[in-house]
Amino acid sequence: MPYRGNPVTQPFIKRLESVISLSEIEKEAIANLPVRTTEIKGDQDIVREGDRPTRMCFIVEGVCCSYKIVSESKRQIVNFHVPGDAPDLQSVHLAVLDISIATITPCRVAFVQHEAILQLCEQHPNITRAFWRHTLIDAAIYREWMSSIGRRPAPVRIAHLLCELFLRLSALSLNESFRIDFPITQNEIGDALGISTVHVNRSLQALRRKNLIALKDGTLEILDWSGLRRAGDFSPEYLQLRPSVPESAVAAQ
Amino acid sequence: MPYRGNPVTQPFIKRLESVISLSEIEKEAIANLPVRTTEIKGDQDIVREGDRPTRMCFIVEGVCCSYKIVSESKRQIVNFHVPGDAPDLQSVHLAVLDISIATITPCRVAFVQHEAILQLCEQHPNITRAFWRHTLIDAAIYREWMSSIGRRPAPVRIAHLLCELFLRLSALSLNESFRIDFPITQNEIGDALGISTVHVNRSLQALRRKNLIALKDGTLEILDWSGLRRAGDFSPEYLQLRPSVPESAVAAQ
DNA sequence: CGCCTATTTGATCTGATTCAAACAATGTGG
DNA sequence: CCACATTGTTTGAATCAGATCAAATAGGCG
Repeated sequence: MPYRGNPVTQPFIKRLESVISLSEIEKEAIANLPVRTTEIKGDQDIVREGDRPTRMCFIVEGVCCSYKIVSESKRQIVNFHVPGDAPDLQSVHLAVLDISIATITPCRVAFVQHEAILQLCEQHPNITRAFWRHTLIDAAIYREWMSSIGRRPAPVRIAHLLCELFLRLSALSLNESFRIDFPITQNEIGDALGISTVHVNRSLQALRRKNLIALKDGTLEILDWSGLRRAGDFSPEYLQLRPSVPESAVAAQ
Repeated sequence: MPYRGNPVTQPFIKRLESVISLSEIEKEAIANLPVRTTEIKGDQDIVREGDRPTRMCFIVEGVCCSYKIVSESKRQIVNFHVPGDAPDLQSVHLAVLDISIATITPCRVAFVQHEAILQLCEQHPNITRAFWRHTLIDAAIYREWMSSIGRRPAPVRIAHLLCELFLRLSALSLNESFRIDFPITQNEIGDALGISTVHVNRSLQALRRKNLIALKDGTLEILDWSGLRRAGDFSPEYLQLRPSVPESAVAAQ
């Protein structure tokens, strides 16, 4: 059975292919990883800060985030994760987790023992390279987030995040519309950007008033992509998207 | 000539050994890398955002930072670098640099062609693993910085950064004192933490008033390590320090 | 229908910015 | 070795972006 036949590993392979090109043999090796799939409800921790996991996971379906708890009450979301992402890839090489990972929507998650990943890497140096590059891209995203949180005013920050999430979420679907499912709450946006929920709400209203977006009932529509980009001081290079995502959206000035 | 004989690569090797253990053969291979060393004055860009370098660098002597320019005027420092660090390791796998790297003090910097690094990785899978792990640790540091910038009030942020920098800087020197050279200006602290210089100044005064630190004329003295840790909500795990740094400082409650 | 969660609104307060100017330290050339 | 320039630190005052508190409204769903 060819690797395409494994619907569990398929998003993960697609994601890695957006990082580096893979041979058929390499894809097959990934597809044959011994995985264990689970359904998880929304708003549930998958792993917790301080854990010493023996396996890593990747997301098959749904949206998650990773976060840290700061001063025992505030939460900082450090990343959102979509199908194909491996949010705790780091655990393969770092013994103790420094983040918790939680589902936002109900998710299907696949687990793989570290053992199996390490073997895979040993047998396929190009896959190691893919993982390393994946980590490098994550780091670039973190740098951009730091810049946003540290130096951009709240409304700009929000526009910037919406741009990023639009690209990352729409890369998954087949159609090229400017309307996507958007399951992230205003509270979560605030936790990701270091802004209070109230202020997120008011800033979103400003973006709506400028006719840049429509956001309602879990659906985000980009009414004016280039306007939103300008409002968010956004340029997508840091995401290192290879041409498999809506060209139009990435290229459009 | 044994690898110790190469004073240029020595800090880099020491740094990698803090990431993963290396065999004599591996260390020798690194020591034999074809490098090109340069002296660079303080406050000088080494590489710039947007560059497509064909070589990477590591720091032999001095302190640098990497930064991004946000909205064409504000600066976000995303990391500080000390001898042994490879601030643009990423360039080996990501074509376009998303950060600029600048010296803070005058520096001695060594350059290595990507070519040579890639060869090294091919021949020594364990070195690839070291680089990957290095990148993972950097990412963990970024996550901690994001949490700080996003969720901690300015005085806490500053105390936190001082703790981190103290550990990273004192890991280099031989003696285990609580007094270190500290060449970073208040303006740079502000750019790293997303705070105005004026506010950095006032927050530092608060830390002095509490008898936690003495900072003057480029020298930082930690007067009360556990107090500063508490003030900065700091725990060092995210730095993934292996026991080669002042045990006392890391362990001390 | 009633519960729960998410969004919205209003009012008030404050941490942090900005602007402007003084002061201190370091280094440079005459 | 001192005058001067430069860079970093400190102080004060005015202002503002964003937080906090509190309560109302609106959706979704068992």
